[in-house]
Amino acid sequence: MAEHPSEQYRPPCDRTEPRDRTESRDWTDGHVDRWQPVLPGLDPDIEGAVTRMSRLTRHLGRVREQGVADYGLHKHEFDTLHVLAGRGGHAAPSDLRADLNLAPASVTGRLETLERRGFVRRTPSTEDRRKVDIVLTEAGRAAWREALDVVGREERLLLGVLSEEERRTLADLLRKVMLAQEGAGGSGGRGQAGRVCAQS
Amino acid sequence: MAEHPSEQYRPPCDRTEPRDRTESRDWTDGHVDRWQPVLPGLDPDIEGAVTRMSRLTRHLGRVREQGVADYGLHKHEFDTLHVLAGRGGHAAPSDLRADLNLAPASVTGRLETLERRGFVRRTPSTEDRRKVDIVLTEAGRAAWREALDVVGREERLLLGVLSEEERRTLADLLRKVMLAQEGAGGSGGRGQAGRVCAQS
DNA sequence: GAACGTTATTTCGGTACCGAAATTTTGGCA
DNA sequence: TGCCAAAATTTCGGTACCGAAATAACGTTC
Repeated sequence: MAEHPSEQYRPPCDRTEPRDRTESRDWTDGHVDRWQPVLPGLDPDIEGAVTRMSRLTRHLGRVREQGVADYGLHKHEFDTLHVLAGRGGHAAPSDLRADLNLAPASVTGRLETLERRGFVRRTPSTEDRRKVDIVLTEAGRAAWREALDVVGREERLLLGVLSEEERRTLADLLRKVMLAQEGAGGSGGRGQAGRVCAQS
Repeated sequence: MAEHPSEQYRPPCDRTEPRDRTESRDWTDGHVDRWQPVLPGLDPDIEGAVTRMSRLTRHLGRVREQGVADYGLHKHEFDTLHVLAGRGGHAAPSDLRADLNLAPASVTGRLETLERRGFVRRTPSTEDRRKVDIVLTEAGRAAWREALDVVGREERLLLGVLSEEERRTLADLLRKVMLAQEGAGGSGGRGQAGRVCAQS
């Protein structure tokens, strides 16, 4: 479960034991407590970890949306430019489809608006006439570069509360989980290929 | 940055050093490597942690969508029922708005279809005639209950590769991060209240 | 007790996305 | 050469969502 979407509800919280040393409790602790009576089988650490990752990801998404707005971009526009920049400034729509994990139709839509705004150019490929070359224009690269700092800043700010070693531990634990997920050709999700989702 | 959306692209990976003991490398390691030359300032652990959380959350969202489909539900329908169930089976639309972090208009839309399917009932509140009482019907509760197991299973499966202690460490580290985020009335994101986002 | 700011919900207009089908081009393979 | 499955992209129809404005009811203040 993991609360999925949610952000600010703060319900009655009738706890009893202190749970964890001197550390204080975050929203998720309360969340887990509330569900405990309804679903007794719940492991607080699993549920807690999943919930926090979800909320954190959500938070960062929001920050990106907001921070990037100051430069006249939307989150998805920025994401698209970002991927394009990461590929050296040019790619095929199918590359973007894969990197952004979108339906092909959505890529067309994104490119439509980006091209209108002059951030990318679309030229038919010479070598394979089915393909299209997407190139990042100077304006596009500039917009990306400007917005980039804002986006990275929050990540550093957020993870900065951990020590260097703690960050490393966190990254390592998560890698372990990911390796299992990537290895198991998708225990629950039909391979790991690109269907579904959005919402960034 | 953190790769945001993405899932399956596996690009040329010209690495050099082995990075991490005997552990093998996941998708994210490659991702970080690819970005290193473009953005030299990048901290691999920060970027790695953020990216992995994003991908993991995404994966679980997909699993939920897929698993829950076997019971004739969509992810957002399940999420809505889930929140409703967590509140004992009845709530006001504004409660759902808060828990699900949606725009008010979206709640109306969700309730529309859920009511059509007979999973919730909408009755005008007696005490405050502005309000509406949303109640989970028996059919709704049944659908939720059935889908619930599938959803929890993948979380246990995924996090199960960690030892009990590792899970605890993970949850604790994440709590530390969340506490900072929750405390700092939203360093980058205008309070922590409900604007924006979607995409699960 | 009438005017007014506030709260709860819905309606409206518009965007992004998805799945499926269509279109064009390619690369075998007989 | 001629046919055909596969690949790259776009078009089409439909859904979920959002922001802003509308509607309705509350509560408070003068």
